[in-house]
Amino acid sequence: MLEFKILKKSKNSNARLGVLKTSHGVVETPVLVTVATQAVVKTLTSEEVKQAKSQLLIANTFHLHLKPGEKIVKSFGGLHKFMNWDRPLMTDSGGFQVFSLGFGSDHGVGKIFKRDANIRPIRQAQGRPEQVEGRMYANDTNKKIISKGQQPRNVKITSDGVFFNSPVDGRKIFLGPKESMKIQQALGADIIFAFDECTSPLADYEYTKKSLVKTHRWAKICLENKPTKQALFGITQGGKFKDLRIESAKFIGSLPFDGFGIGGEFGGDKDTMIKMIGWTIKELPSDMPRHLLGIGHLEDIPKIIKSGVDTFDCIVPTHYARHGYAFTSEGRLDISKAKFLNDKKPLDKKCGCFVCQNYSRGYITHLLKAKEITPLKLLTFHNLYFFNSYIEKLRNDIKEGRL
RNA sequence: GCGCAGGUGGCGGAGUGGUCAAUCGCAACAGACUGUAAAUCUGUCGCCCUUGUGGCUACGGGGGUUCGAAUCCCUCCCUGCGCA
Repeated sequence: MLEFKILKKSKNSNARLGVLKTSHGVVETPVLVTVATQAVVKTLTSEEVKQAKSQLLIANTFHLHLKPGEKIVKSFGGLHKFMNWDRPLMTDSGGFQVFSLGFGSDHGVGKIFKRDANIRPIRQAQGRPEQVEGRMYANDTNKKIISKGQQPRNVKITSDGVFFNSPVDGRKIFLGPKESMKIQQALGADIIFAFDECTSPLADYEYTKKSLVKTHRWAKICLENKPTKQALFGITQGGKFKDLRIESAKFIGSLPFDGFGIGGEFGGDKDTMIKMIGWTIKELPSDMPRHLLGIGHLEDIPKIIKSGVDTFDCIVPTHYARHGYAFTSEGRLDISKAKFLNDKKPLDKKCGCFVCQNYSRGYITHLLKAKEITPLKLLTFHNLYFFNSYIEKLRNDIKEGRL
């Protein structure tokens, strides 16, 4: 089961230092939850993930349901044993995939709404290039607003859940709150999430409001079907609308969840995002853990911690690693650039990770240009270690009254 | 030495008498990616500028035919293959 203890509350901000106790050990918070969608931190072994100082991972219900299927995972004794990870583990509910395979895919938008986003063609859910029917700028909100009753092209959202075709074999799949609970029970993570609908930045007020009713109803169904041995976090939504954010936080916060996730889109700029998180957190029970879903660029981290977030997951350290980026004390470096070929220095001379102790930028650049797979591992390890060390320092800052 | 094939932008490779600065790919360069596809997407990519339905320069070298040539002819140089 789950126990959350707040060790210290900051006097300078809403930041808090805490400890999350699970049957697989203790997590010091605030913490970045390392993303292991398909029961793996891409390119790393579970041993390496530990060495990179990750305390807690999050895998995904949607992905694991499709491949290999929760029955297989359960037959191995659950996710922990399946992936040889004996530390705490979360699973996401699959709700986000409704958005990312649906409207997110249709309109080429993420949950952060970039004004200067590149033009992106409309693509099909499975990621295969499709005939481009039209192009849009992500800031063409006037042309592409999602209003009440509208459906994404590849996903059917009903009041009970979501129908979609499996990106794996095309078969029709239904996922709703009950199904999500059942799958997450079989997967066996310590902390699981309620099944929600993550609304698009392009959703209008009416759509978002209606969606919220659905998410709230689903939250109750999740609680009714809650697995006994796992902690369940509810998820608040509300889009960019303050009254809906508050309404959602009040409602979800009043339910007997073990913790709370903050989901959805977060506006167009960082200030708005922080504001939106603030609206939500203010309404949540103060002594319960709060998880921010899917946010964590390096520059966001101090802000979200100061907002009172305890745990947050983000693909940035690992995903950017596979695109050739290293996060360092000098900033984000695109190590794939030719200028690094002659660079004998480590990725970050201030970093203590084994990559920085043993390998040069030039070598990693060479490997990237040679399209080898090892540099992706080296960068992933470094980035994780870097992020985890960074947050370790922030925890210390809270402890010593600096944050 | 003879025969055959060929020499186009950093590379590969289209184009065979007329909108040809020249499809396309790679490389390069500049970006994007926030509940993760190592997928992908967006620019730039001969030179110049007042950045535009702008100007200038190119198709191994030289010469020729033609109103017009990367495209046809001659010659030279170079590369590959085959034969001596």
